[in-house]
Amino acid sequence: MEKKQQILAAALALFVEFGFHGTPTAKVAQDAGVANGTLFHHYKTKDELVVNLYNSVKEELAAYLSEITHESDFITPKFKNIFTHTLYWALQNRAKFYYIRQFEVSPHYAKISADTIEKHGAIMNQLITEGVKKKLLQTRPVDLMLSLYNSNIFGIYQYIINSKPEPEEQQAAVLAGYEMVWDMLRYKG
Amino acid sequence: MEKKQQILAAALALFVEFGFHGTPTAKVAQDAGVANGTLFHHYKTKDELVVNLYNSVKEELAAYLSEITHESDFITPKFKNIFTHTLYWALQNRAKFYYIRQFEVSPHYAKISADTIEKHGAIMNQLITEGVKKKLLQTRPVDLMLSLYNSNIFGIYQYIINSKPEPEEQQAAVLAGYEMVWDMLRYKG
Amino acid sequence: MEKKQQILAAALALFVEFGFHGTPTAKVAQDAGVANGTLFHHYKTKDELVVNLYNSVKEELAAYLSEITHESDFITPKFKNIFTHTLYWALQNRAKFYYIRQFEVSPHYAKISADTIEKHGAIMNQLITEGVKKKLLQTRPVDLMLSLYNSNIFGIYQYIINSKPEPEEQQAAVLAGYEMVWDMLRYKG
Amino acid sequence: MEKKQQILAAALALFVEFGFHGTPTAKVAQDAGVANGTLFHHYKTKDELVVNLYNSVKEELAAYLSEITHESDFITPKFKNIFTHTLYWALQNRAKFYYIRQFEVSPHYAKISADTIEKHGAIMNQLITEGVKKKLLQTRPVDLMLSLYNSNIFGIYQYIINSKPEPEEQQAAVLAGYEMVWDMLRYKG
DNA sequence: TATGAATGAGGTTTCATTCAT
DNA sequence: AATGAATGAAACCTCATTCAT
Repeated sequence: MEKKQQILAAALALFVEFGFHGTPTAKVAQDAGVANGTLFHHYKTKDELVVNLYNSVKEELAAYLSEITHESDFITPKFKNIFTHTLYWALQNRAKFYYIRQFEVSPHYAKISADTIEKHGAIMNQLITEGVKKKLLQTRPVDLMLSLYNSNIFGIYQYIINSKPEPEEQQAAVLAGYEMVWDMLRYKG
Repeated sequence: MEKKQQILAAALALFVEFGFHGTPTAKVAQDAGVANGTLFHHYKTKDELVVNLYNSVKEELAAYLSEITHESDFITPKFKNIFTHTLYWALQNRAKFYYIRQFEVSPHYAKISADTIEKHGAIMNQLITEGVKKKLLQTRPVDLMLSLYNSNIFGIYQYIINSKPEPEEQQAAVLAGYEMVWDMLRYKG
Repeated sequence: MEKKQQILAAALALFVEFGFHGTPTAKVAQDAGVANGTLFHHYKTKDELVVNLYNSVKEELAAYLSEITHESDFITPKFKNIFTHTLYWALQNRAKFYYIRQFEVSPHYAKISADTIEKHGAIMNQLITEGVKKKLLQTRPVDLMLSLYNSNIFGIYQYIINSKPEPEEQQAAVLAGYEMVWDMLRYKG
Repeated sequence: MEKKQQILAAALALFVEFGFHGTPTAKVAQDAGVANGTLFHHYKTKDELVVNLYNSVKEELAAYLSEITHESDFITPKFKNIFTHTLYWALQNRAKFYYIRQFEVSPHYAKISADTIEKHGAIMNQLITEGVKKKLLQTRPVDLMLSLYNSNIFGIYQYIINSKPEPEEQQAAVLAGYEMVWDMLRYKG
């Protein structure tokens, strides 16, 4: 079990730095401190490793978010809570967050089943659907809102990463971003 | 000159379908109708081809945008003009637009010089800077506004692509997206 | 271990016949009875193979010479012993001896460290140094004597090879050569 | 005519530094300041260039030697004259001298006709034959004497190059070398 | 005579994967 | 479960040579 974690950790670091194809499995094994064959003992193919890593990262993020939210919370604060904590998590797990992007733009993403994708987006999907119904969010297609939500998360993250401010500045930027996005999506009479 | 264009065209189609690494240079040459060596006669490296293709696509988009705008235009309509035409161009040049994303998320992007990146973003940078100064846009960091602008372009594009509507629906979606983004960035007393 | 030896043996035969560049690594692997990748598993580079082969041949000769000599031998017979046995070895290991020349004239030779070169020449260097000190050899720079020693080995070898005499003739030629060289280097009042 | 010389000069410098196979014809052309095709206009193949360069260098050396000797000279001073001037030439034309060695050890050498080889060695061959007959040189096979003569030239050259002394030291070393070699080959009662 | 774009065979090297231990 | 030598297909790239201008 230990070794699988080492492999995932090494793969994450290398994939983020050099890309999937820029990273030989031999290098992953070496950095993980295991033998070449061991990697293939745990993951039948390189693709399987790539996909497993994505799923494990996604699940980690999902677990974190479900930890800081509760079913019973009101929609408006819940939205803020999820939005800001997603960014906090991203800033503290940059490699993992970068890997998510990298993976989702790659042809590998096609191998993720529709079910899994839907499951990953379920929380926000539900939240937005409810928000629209209760007239807390604009009356627009849910998919459009969701897509904008996601791309704004990336946009703000990108901005913060590039301008590399201090931790306090980062927090301020997250809040500023939240305000803008909320203002964009909220219901206006 | 002819052959260079053929190579770029073949590379674009293949890279978008199979990814950089999923595309052998031999296949690019073959699809371009030139000999293998010809590709390397014009581009010393596969990497050089990948980067040149990116630059050529970016320049094409920039040329298109500068064609449909005029220095003298007012900021507000100019913003709308650029925003909507960027999306129209993206929808009519999907492979090229997809390639831009693919490239910018890849490690190759690190090879693009800061100068070049700034040049590519110059038009919008200038527009937003001016808009902020004239109190037509919110008083926020220009880089944040720019980052959000870009990510929203991608978000809306993604939404339209995924929900595959008819041309008219596409146009409506573009306008809806424009309204939301403008509402997000515009000055509010 | 086995396979590394097979690769070296195949490389020697081919390099001597066709030269380094006239010999594809694929041919080396094939003649060695191993897969192409196996060669690169043991030698990261073709260059590394070329250099390793040289070192291994040089060490073999050194081992042979140290086998037939003893520290305690007197200088004069020791000189004769080494001189003649070097030639005997060369005549019985023509490919290896030819390879040494081929390598030392090639640009590859520049990659051999000064330390290694000195180590290879250590036995004769010591012997000549001592011979000069004890007034058994001429009072000339040791490096000059060493250089002449080596080139005369090659000269006599070349003569024998070209005139292809019978074994007995070869032995006579070796002794004749020895006499001339010894006469050239020995102390003369 | 000019361009052929430029090509030969560039080829010499590059072949000496990188070897025949380490030097692309394209690089030769570039360094010579001519177009790629121009090289092949003057030399049908790369091999032809390699061989022509060898012949031109050999002829240059032969011309120089015949310039400083006369048919009528006595054998003993003529021998000294040729020996020392060969070394002087070598020291002042290092690249050319190095190229001769490089070429003669390579498989290319097999392409030089026996006639040409004999012609190149004719002067010394004749001199040694005559010297043996007149009991000025030892009664040994001419080929052996010739082979030793040549290898000693290389040996002394090598020594001088490696110990890099000042010009005066070089001259002294040449003379010391001459004395040793003459002492080796001369007739002794 | 000179050019340089074009060619394509062939070379070196990489790398995911297997398998005997 | 773990190893690492062995594999061989396939990738990238080189380069001598040709040819239309």
